[in-house]
Amino acid sequence: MAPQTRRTTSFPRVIIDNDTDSEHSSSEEEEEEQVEEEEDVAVRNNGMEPEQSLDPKNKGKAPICISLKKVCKVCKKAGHEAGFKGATYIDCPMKPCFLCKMPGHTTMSCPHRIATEFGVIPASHKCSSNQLFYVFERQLGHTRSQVKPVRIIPDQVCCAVIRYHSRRVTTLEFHPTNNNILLSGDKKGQVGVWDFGKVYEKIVYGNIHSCIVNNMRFSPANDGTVYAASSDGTISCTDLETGISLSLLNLNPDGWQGPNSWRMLYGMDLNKERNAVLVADNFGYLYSVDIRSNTKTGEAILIHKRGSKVVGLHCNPVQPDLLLSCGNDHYARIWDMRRIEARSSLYELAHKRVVNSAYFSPLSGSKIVTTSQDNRLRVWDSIFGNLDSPSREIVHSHDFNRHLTPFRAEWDPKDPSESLVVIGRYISENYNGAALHPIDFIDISTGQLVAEVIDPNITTISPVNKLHPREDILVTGSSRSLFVWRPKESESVEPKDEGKIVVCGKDMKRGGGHGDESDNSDGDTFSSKKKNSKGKKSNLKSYKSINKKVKR
DNA sequence: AATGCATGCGGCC
DNA sequence: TGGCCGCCCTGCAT
Repeated sequence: MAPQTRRTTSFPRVIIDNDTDSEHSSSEEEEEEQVEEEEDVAVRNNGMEPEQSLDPKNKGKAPICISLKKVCKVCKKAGHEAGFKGATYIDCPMKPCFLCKMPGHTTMSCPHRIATEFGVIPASHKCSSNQLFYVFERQLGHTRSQVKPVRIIPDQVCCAVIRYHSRRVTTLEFHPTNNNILLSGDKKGQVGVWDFGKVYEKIVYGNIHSCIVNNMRFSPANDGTVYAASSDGTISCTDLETGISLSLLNLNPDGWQGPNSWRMLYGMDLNKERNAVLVADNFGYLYSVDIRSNTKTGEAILIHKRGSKVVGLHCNPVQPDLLLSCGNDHYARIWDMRRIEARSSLYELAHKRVVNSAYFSPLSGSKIVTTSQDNRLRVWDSIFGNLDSPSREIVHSHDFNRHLTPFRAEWDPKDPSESLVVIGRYISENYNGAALHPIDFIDISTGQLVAEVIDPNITTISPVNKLHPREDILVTGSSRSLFVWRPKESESVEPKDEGKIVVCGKDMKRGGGHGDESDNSDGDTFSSKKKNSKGKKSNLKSYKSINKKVKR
């Protein structure tokens, strides 16, 4: 097509702004070659002839000028570039630091990245000595150890289910008594039950929820029963053996009436003493359901800003009537369930942005760690101390884009000193040429990064992580796959199943129970002990190397 | 390989 | 207050 033809069309005039070392334009042929060669061609407006902008079909837009400058993808300005150079991401210097959000530097030179104690901001004042504190210390202080144990970090993938779910994993939960059973929920509403000790033993229930499973908890009375809260607005109660499920609460009995009325359930926890399931919705309300009668108790209570999502609920492990909530209104709040009503919170813990999670410490229940979208973990060393400001803020990359499950820092339930948390990292790091997203173990008493765990085969971001309540095991939900990590020397996998990777087919709707090695019904299965069949090519690349890695 | 899409949240008007 | 626009490291399907 001749250039003249293009200029007579109604499209904005296209001008090639050749910004090579020489200021002069080259011939049109050369320009076209350069257009093909250039990777980054920016389109920007510049002031042009008035008759162009008067053209009604241009709708007042100035003609488009195609610049051949190397242009920043982030701020669209010339002179620098942002984006991946190999496996290293170069920040745009015009934007605040992607890690700590402060202007004046980039992630690479961020003081929080360089600091030995990875990004700790000390509290402006520390005052943790009121009367309650001393009473607490005398009564409960012994439940946590002041001596930090030797950290055993599960840092080797020992088995995995690739593409187990049909959508990304959103929540994980360990079985309360059976050490090898892992529950997983996904964005589509499916609930998976996986015996990772036997690797092939897996079931996916697809009819419990119709969209995101946000939280799951085992029944304290019966460990074959699990409760789940979902964005479909229901709490389910499922028998894991049969998959038979009943709905304890349905906030959308009239079905879909548009996005303004559709209620979704996010935060959920159990209050054992009250035999209650507590859930909170996307409009700021808390609900309580009695699990003996399966009926709602009382009215919904507004616990966060009206219309804002409550994403997390946690009952204190020592005093279950103490409830911790967090939400999109930038607050975490502590409540007393014995006298809870709107605006009656005991404390409000302010954050700069959305709070993804807030948890009491697992043993003494006296510490709090929160994860906020401002890329900071906040630590309160004692709920009996001064809660006006956190004891520590730890800068850590976990602000997510809209398509990821929110990151949550989770305690190590086995750590007697209550100082170790695990959380996935959003920002990628260059590991010998591969851009990987590690899973971080952080000592919240110092802010120190204790370990960063990676596997070259996990190239996706891993926002969902959980540490085993009794064993040195980490499980990770990364995209649609699940990974089990153990410490390097651990031999606790059944020998015949060691290092097995199960790959589920993408068309899997419901897991077949006992996938032995010849069972291909819901996807190919592979292990390090047998040769790979010539299965699906796209999967092959990733699990081949996993197999190589786990073969020891 | 390139493209499109799903759809949360902050900021701006 | 509400609607609309835009988004820096997605993941997956086509």
